Amino acid sequence: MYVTTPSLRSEIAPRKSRGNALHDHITRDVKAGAYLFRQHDRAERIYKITSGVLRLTRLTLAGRRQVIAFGYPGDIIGFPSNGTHTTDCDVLSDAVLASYPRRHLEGMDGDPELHMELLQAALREITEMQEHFIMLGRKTATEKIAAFLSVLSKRVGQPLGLFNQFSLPMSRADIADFLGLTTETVSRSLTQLRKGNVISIESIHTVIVLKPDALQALAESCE
Amino acid sequence: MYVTTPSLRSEIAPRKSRGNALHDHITRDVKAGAYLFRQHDRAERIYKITSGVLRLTRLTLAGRRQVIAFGYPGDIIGFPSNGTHTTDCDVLSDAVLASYPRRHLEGMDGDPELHMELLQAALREITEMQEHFIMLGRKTATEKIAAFLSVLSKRVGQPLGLFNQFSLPMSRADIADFLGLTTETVSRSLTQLRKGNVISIESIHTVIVLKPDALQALAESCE
DNA sequence: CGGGTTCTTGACTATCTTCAACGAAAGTGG
DNA sequence: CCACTTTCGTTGAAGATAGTCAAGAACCCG
Repeated sequence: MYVTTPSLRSEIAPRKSRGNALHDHITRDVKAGAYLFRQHDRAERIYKITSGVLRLTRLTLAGRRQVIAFGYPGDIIGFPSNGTHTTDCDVLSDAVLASYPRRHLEGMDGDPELHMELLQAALREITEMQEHFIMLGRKTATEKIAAFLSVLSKRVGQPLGLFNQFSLPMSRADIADFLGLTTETVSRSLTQLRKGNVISIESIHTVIVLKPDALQALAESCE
Repeated sequence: MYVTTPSLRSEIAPRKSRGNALHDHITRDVKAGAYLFRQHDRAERIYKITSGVLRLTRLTLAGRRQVIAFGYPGDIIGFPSNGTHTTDCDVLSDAVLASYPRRHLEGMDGDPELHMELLQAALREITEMQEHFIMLGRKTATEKIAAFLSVLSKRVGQPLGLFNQFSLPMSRADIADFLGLTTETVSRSLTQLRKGNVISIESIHTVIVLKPDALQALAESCE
């Protein structure tokens, strides 16, 4: 997941696949903390997230860690470059994944339908990354945080009375490394939103959106 | 072009295409200032840049402009999302382009070889965007500028005695909108590099790298 | 319960942005 | 071709924002 306005997401509901290669997948349960793959690993498979949250990171030459994206249900991750993975990927909260052999994306010998689906996912990925650039481009810390929370709220939030609740399985440091901030600034921005009664922090990893419009307005003020 | 360490770029030298669909292209000359396509346009074709420099931008809801990328020779641009272009694209310096119908990327009825080439270009695009995230993630203004110049120097620089020279066809505002800075900060950072004798600014749109190692060191200090 | 990690908050500093002015370059029309 | 106008780039000063350093609080895990 990039911080984007939710875009048209191709429907990847389970299909009544009758003998087609959408059956050529392996379902996998992974526990929090496990690594799915690492940067420079040979990319054997592409993953579609059924449930759970994953984290895609890259280590920089200077040893800094950049969080590239968070993987949420519906996301397809693990697009290879020159046959290898370009990020580390580990599990933030227990996940269920479907995986497909890479040749369905890159080869012509796989299932055409699956090939097209993976290709479209790759193209959508490009669009979403572009939108994330806009986010990183220029925004105050609080605007970035507001945009981040707003997207999460829309994408994975659950109604809670009149409000909307969702969990934040990643650490403050993860959010910081994702948005180009420091943990302190993330913390301060959350506090600011909380003191403005825009959100409530139920527990460290659970947020309730009290004023979705205000959150959205903050998110868009520079978007 | 994103600000990335130059990666393995698939060879797209002109081929002795004998009747294959690499011939199914249109070569086009475009003048500086012309628009190749605009956001939300129906994406009919994918473009491969032969020469010249293009600019890919997006307008945000708040009216701000984000420069998504600069297109340099060898780059493939115009990847569609849901059949439409996701950015504006205009020409910074007169360019020659080859263009291919979209179906070669997205359809199964086009030329398989071209299909694979465009697909690989899309996957490479994802990797390069990830590397650009690292750039935007956390770096001082001067580090961003140093990284930007360093990549350009390696990619399009021409030897000039012991040094390396290249043109900077985009405005300071373009660089600012690309790196998430203001024009003033871009200007100040360039001045700083110039006063440190790392670069020389031959004319406003021409840079000479005097100390490539120092430039690289600055670029990597947070990368 | 205890120890280590994560999160929050405070004080201070560095950096970038903003506002403003000026100079240089480029485009326009006579 | 030159004068005029406009845009673009540089520089300065002041203010705002985020980073750094440090300490304490909350949380998690065994």
